[in-house]
Amino acid sequence: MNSYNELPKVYSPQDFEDRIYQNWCDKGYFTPDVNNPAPAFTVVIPPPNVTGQLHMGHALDETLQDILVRYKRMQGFNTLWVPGTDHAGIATQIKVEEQLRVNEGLTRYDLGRDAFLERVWDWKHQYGSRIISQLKKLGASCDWSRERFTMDEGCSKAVREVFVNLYDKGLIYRGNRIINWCPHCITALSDAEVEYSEQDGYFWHIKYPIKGEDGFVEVATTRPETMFGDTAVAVNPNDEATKHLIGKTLILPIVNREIPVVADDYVEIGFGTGCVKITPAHDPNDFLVGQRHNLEQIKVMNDDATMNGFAGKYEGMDRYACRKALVADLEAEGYIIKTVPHKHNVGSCYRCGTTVEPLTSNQWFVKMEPLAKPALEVVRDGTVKFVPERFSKIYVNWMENVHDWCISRQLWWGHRIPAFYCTECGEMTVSKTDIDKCPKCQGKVTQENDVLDTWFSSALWPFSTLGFPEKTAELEKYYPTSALVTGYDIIFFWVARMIFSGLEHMGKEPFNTVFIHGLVRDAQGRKMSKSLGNGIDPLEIIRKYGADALRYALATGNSPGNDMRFSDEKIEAARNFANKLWNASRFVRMNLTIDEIKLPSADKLAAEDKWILDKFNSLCAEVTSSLDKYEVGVALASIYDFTWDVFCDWYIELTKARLNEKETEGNIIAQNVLAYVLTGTLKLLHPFIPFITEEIYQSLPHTDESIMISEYPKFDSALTFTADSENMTKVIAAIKAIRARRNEMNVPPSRKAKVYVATRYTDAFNDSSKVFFARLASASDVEIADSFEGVISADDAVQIITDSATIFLPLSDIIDTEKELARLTGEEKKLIGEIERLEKKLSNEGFVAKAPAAVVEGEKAKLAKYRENLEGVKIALAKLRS
RNA sequence: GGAGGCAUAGCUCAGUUGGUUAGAGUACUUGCUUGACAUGCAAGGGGUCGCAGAUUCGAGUUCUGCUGUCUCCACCA
Repeated sequence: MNSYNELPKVYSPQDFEDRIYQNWCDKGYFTPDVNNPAPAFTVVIPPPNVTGQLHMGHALDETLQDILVRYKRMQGFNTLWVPGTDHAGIATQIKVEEQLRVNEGLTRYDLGRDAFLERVWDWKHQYGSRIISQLKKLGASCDWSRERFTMDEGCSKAVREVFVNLYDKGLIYRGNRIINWCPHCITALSDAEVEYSEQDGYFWHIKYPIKGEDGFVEVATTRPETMFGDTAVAVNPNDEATKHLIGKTLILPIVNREIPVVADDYVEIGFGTGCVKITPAHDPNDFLVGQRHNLEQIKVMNDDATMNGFAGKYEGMDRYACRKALVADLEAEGYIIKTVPHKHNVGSCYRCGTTVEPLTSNQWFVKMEPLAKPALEVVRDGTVKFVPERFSKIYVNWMENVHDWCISRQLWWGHRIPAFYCTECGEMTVSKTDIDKCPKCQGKVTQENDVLDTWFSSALWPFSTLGFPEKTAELEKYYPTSALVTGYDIIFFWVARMIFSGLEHMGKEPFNTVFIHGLVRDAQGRKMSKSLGNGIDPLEIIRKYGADALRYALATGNSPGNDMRFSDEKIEAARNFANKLWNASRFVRMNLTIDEIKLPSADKLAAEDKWILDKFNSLCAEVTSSLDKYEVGVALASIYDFTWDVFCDWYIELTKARLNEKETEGNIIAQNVLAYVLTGTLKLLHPFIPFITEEIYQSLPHTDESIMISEYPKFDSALTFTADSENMTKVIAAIKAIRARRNEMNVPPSRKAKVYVATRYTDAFNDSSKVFFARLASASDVEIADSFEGVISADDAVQIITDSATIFLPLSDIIDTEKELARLTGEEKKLIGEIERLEKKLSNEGFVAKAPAAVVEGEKAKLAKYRENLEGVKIALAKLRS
C-alpha cells in the first residue's frame, strides 16, 4: 500500500473546501513575486460595492476570472489578480441614510457632513469585509495582500492626481449645463446613470393666446408643469403653416407672462402642431434652442422636484401634483384643446428608480472629445480586443457619440472634488493637496462640497491599484493588465472610462482583452431581481452543493457575451459530475500500490493504454486552445466528455482485468497509466473546480505541494499514438464489438450468451481482454479467432457486423427473436438509406471532381463498409425468418 | 429611428475555419443491487437546425430578404 490517504466514501465538499482554501492562503500561493521574470498575467477584479452581498452575477464574474487566473498561473505566468471593493457613492450613502432613518429617525442633515461620513466609514468597516469573505468561499485566488478600496489612501491620491492633471489640461471644467437630476438622491447624474423605459402618458394640447390678437397658438406637451419655465415658442422658419407667427408675442396662460415666437430648425415640420414650447432650464433640446436665441433660463423646481416660486400658486407642490392641478385649472379656463394618450420614454435614476428631471445646474464635467479619440483608436486597431468581437461595435458607437461626462455629485460619500474657493477674493484653486489659504490673497478657502462620480475612481482601478501615481515595480510589471472580465451591462460605466483614463494617464491601454459575459437569469429566463424575489443566493448553493458545483454550473455551457440560465437541474448535474470524479478517483486510489507515477516506455503499454493516453493528449490541446479563446464552456465540455465517457466508462472498465491481477507487470503499468491520466485530468479541471481537484490530488502520488502550483498539462508529441493506427483500431474494434453485442440484446447481464468474435485484430482480444469483453458484453464465454469457418455460421447464429469484427451469437442463446428481428430490420433500413445517399453523392461528378481527395476517399470507404454490413444483416435476417 | 443578439430534440443549450448518419445535459421508454459511483450502469425513442431565396460539388454553418423574440443606444415637443 502506498503512503497517501484514502478518499472518504462520500463526496462531501463541506468537509474540505474551507480547509483547502485556508491552506492555499497560508502557503501564499495567491501572492506573486513581482521580481519573477516570467511574463505577467494580470487581472483586476471589477470591484464589488463595499456594501454589497455576493449575488449570482458576481459568482459568474469571479468564477470566470478565477478560471483564467488559475489556468495562467499553472502555465507558469507571473500571475496577479488584484481584489478590492468600490465605495459605490450613491448606493452606499442611500443604505446608510436608510439605516439612520429607521434606527434613529434622523437624516444626514441632522448629523452634518462630518458626523455622517463617520457613520458611513463605520458601516464600511463593519460590512466591507463581508463580500470579501464571500469571494473566498467561492475559491477566488486573489492576492489578498493587495486588497484595495476605491477610497483608500492610494486610490484617493490617484484620483487627486488625475483630477488636477485633467483640470490643468482643460479637460475638466465647471459650467452651467443641462444635466439629469435625481430628486430622490438629490444629485446630478451622468447620462449613463439614467435608464429609459416606455411609459403611458398624455399629450396635452394647450392654447397659448397671441398678444394683441384673438387667435392662439396650439402647443402640445407631455410635461405641462414645465410651462412656468417657458421662455419662447419655436416654429420652423421654413414651415408655411406657422411662418406668420414668427416674431409675435404670446401670453403664457395662468402665468400671464409674455414670450416670443422664435424660428428654429429644431422644430420638425409636420410633426405635432408645428409649435414647440421652449423650456431652456428643463429640457436638453430646449436648452440648445435657448442658447441660440439668447432666451432666459427659468428653473421652476426645487432640488426635490417640488415647484418653486416661479410656479406661483402651485409653489411647494410636487411636480406631479402640480401637473394634475395645473391641467385641471387649464381645463377649467378653456386652455386645453385636447388630451391625447401617448407612450413616451421616461428616464429614471439607475439607483433609486425615481424619474429624473432634466435641469440646468452648475456642475463639473470631463471634456470627452479629446479623450474619446485615442480610446476609439485602440479598439479600432485591435490593441484592445473585445471577446466576443461584437461588443467592440457597441463600444465604438457609444464612444463616437459620447457627451461630456458630468462628474460632480451632490453627495457626501465619495472623493470630494479638490477645488478650493477663496472666501475673500473668490478665486478657485484646484490642488493635489489640501490647502487652507488662497494662493492669491492668502484668504481663507473652503473646499467644493460636491464629490466625484463613483465611476471616476473606478476608471483608474487598473493603475491606481498598482501604485499610480508612484512609478512602482508593480506598475512596471503588471500594467497593462491582461484581461478584464465583466458583464456587458457596465461597458459604458466602466470599461469605456478605464480605456480613456488608462490611455490618458498611463499612456497605455489598461488591458489587452475585454472578456464580456452575459447575465445569470433564473430558470424561466427572467433577470434575477430583488423586486421579483427570484434571486438565487450563491452562498446557499455553496452550502448545499459546494463551491465547485456552483463554479461548474456557471462555467458549463457558458459562451462569451451570452446570458445563461441557472436552474436546479444545472446545479445537480454539476454536483453529479463532481461526485462521479470523486468516485472514479476513489476507485483508482483503492487500486494503487505505487508511490510515484511513472509512465512505462511505449512498447510496454497495452493498446488501451495508448488509446487513453492519445485521447488525453488531444484533450490537452483542445482545452488549452479553447481557454486561450475564452471558450470556457467549450473547454469544460471537452473535459467532461473525456472524464465521464472515455475515462470512466471505457478506460477504467478496460483496466479492471489487469487490476485484478496482483503484482504483475501489467498491473503496475495499468496503475501508472490510470494515475497519470487521472492526475492530468485533475489538473485540467483544477481552474474550474479547484477544491475537489486539490483534495483528490493530495490523495494520489504527487510531486508538487499543491495542484494549484503544478504545471498545466499541455500537448506532448511523445504521447501521440494516432500514427499507431493498428493499436488504435484494436481498441476501437473492441469497443464497437462490445457495443454491438450490448445493443443486440437488452437483457439482464445474468442472462449470458456465448460470443464468437471473428476479427483480424485477434490480439486486441487476448486472454486478459477476454475477461473485460465477457464482463462488458455480458458473455458467458468468449471465443476469438480470425475466422470461425466450420465452427459457427449464419446458419446457427445471429451475426453482428462491425467494421472491424464479426460477432456470432448462437441462435440457441437468443432470447427474443422478435426483438432481434426488429433490430435487424431497422438496421437494414438505415443501411439501405445510407448506401443510396452515398451512391448518389459519389455519382455526382461535381463532388468527385471538386471535393478534396480525402473527403471523396472517406465517402468511398464508408460506402464499401455499409455494403459489407448490409450483406451480413441480410443473411442474419434470412436466417431468423426461416 | 439606429444597432445588435437569439431562433437546433419535450425543456435548457453546445455545434471553432462549410465536409462522417447534427451533439450534450435533463426529461421519457426499457433492462440492471455489474467489484468507484442509483448523485450510478447499459440500451432506446425523439430534430424537414424559424421561413424563403442565393452562393457552392456540398450549408445548422456564408450572403440577402422575411417572421418571431430579447437587448442596447438615440429620441419629436
